[in-house]
Amino acid sequence: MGRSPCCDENGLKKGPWTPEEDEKLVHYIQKHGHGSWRALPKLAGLNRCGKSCRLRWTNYLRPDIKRGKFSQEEEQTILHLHSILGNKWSAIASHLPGRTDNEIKNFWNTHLKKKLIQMGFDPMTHQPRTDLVSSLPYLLALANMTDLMHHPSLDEQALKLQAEAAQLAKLEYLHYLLQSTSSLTTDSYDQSANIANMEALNLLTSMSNVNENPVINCPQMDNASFFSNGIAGSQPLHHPNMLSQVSDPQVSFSTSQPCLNSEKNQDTNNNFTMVSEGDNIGNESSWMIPSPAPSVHPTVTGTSSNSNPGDASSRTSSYGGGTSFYWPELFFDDPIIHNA
DNA sequence: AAGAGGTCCAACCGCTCCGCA
DNA sequence: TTGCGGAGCGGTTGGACCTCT
Repeated sequence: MGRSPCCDENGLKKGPWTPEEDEKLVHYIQKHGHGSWRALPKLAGLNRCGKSCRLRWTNYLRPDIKRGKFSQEEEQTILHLHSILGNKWSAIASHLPGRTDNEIKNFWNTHLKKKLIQMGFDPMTHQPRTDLVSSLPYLLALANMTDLMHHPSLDEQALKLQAEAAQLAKLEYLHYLLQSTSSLTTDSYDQSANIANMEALNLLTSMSNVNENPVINCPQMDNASFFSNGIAGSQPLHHPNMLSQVSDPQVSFSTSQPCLNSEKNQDTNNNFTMVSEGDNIGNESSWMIPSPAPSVHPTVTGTSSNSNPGDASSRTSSYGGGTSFYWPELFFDDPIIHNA
């Protein structure tokens, strides 16, 4: 594009706005409306380009702008909308009254993006990260936390959290292994896929042996349902390649342990319902099931309800055909999806 | 107390989109 | 249909402020 920037003209001021400039701009717009942004600066007596005036107004001076920290609810909305819309900041902002696209973008870049990365999720796809080169150190650090579990000075709660973090790391690695084999065609399915599958199975075995995972150890989830079509909330673990190519008699899943935090039900229409009963659902430290939130999920159908939006302990969701996903922060009615 | 490094956010830049002639 | 200009969007920057050592 050969067009010269609008602010290149000599003499036009750039940089931070002074209170006097703000006052002039607000006064003019309140009296006349902004009309043509290009013409506005001259009419308002400002030595700025129209673009600069528009930005100042829309991002800072507009009377309906909500300032201050983002609420938990707003944060969830942003995460949710970003998983659907991506970096469409203006579209996201249109669903958050009083917030500007610039503000949301900044909040994303400084807080939410880092938060997702720290939790092992790709901030762009909202799925567990598979670029192990970059995430492996983090995963190993998490996994190594289990070494600390024998330290007598750490309290029980901390140990529990660490165990969950280690388990999360293992599950993420498992997801990576399964994804790596799923990309292979039938023709190219070879020894490397088998190796990955065996590694995945070893990982599964180790996880089931230590009875750490409330999902794997859930009594409602026997082998048949675990590997059946439409396992709600555990899609990364359901993998046709692995299951068809390898049947390891060593792999078994305990059914003797109580299902600590979740229940999985299936109705006659093959719809699944996940009832979360843990106190910590919605708290980032409780992500016991690292299943991916879909980057785009237009095929999601069914209903979702939240009897008490502020109370994470009563969230219920139901989707059809086993295409459901489990994304604890984001289990609420989605007008965007349904209206799309 | 001071300096280094990190964080936050307003503002800028370059590009695309869209309406109009 | 095409070219132009205005408006808007998303990425990036720079400086003020904060935190840590």
